[in-house]
Amino acid sequence: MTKPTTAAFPRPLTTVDVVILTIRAGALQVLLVQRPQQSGEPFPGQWALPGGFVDIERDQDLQGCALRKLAEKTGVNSPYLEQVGSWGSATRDPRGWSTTHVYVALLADDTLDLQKGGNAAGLRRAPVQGDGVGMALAFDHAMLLSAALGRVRGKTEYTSLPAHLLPAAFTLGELQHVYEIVLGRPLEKKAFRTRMLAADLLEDLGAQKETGRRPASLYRLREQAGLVYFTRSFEQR
Amino acid sequence: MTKPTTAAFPRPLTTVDVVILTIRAGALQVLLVQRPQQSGEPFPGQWALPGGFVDIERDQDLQGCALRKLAEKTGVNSPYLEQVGSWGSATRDPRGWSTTHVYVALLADDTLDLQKGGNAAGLRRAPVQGDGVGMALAFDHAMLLSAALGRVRGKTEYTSLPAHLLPAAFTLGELQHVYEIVLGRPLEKKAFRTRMLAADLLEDLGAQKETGRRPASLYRLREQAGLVYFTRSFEQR
DNA sequence: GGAATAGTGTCTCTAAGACAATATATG
DNA sequence: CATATATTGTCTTAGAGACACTATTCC
Repeated sequence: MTKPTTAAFPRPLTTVDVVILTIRAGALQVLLVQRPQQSGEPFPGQWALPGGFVDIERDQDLQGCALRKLAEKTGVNSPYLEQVGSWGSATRDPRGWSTTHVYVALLADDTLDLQKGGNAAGLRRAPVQGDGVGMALAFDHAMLLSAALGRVRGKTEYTSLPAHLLPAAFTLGELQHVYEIVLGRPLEKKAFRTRMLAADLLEDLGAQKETGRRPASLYRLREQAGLVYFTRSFEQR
Repeated sequence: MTKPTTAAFPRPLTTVDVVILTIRAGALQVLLVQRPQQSGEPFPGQWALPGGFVDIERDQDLQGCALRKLAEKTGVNSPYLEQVGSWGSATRDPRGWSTTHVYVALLADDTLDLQKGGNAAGLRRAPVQGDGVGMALAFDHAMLLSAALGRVRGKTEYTSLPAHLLPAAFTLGELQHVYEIVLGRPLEKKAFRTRMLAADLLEDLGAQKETGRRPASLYRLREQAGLVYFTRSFEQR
């Protein structure tokens, strides 16, 4: 048996898909794109995660490819971006054996500019319901979305991840609200505030948010703050 | 601008690499393979993670490809196997733009059969030292290994993951020892035992391990036991 | 003052850390 | 008995849960 060479192996299709999450109207929302209508295309007209083929002329690496696709759709250049994983099989794309590399991006909804990338037509946000968006998606994108949501919810139990869904300045109440939206359950106010303030994660802006009721202190994430890991999860109830 | 088609995009190379970990001689060890000596091959004769091209004729999916490569090298068919992530760039393989899907497998060292897959020559275990194996590896495999070790150590802080490095029957002392090897620091005996016994993870075999001193109770993992997640991390010191 | 939201006080509870004490084996 | 390892007891501590209470704004 001779050693396999590069040429001996037919190459799978290689794509990147991005799960772009924001908070809007009190719900977690995913950005979706409509598949082209041409009859040659798979899943014509169906909604799908933004993504597509890796372009080896333009993309230096997979993360760069994900950033490019994100910027094309949203105009955002430096979001929180994390790889969820990769999926590949003979059957997930009718065009042949294909792999996809799935990233999840968390953005403040107000930084999102759907016009920036050209055609805002064929772009929409859909509210997350349970494990998905309550509608069929092209390819195996419902499963990819479910995996991304699982990752985000899992990390929300013990990291500062959801902070990236908020604009630069926010109150502790808003931060707790985002956690509750992601987790789908209420959290204890006192424990939440104690945890966040003890975490060396937030910077007090010294300003107040005027809301018509008692104003709340505004915070922002510390400069270097990547993800902060807490040593305990929130209690499972 | 016309819509890109399948054919318009040159396809990256697609590979799978597997970080196969066992405990041996009181240390965490990684299985390595030697690259072929032919001058046409990249990194001839260097040590690397086991892996290679996805074979779209034989592999139904990426996980199946990882399982195949694992079985070829070790004879093991049902290990603990988890995807670590994927890496892809223009430069990581001199043969061109390539992606790899990295899996980590945890095995009991005594289930590993290096003869099973044919040539045991060019196969070795190397003890983990810090973030790697203290020697150069082919491609970007040192970085891939480091990422896999990070994943395993991270999960060891709050899951039952290291149990999969032990044979079917083991004592609590052995389990704690494995945790300590993976984490590289001692753990409190009482807290460790309380946590493990409260986790509904272990089944008391009712048998004792005879060691020359006081015998210890033997346990095994419960049937359905996948990973158990603890709600607190071990303390960082 | 009433309503609403921000923020604090305080008691309980759980599980980890520390470490001493006891138990069971061998020689 | 001495030694070694297994297993338990118990006190302390950190941080979460529960929830009542105070503070500040607008009307």
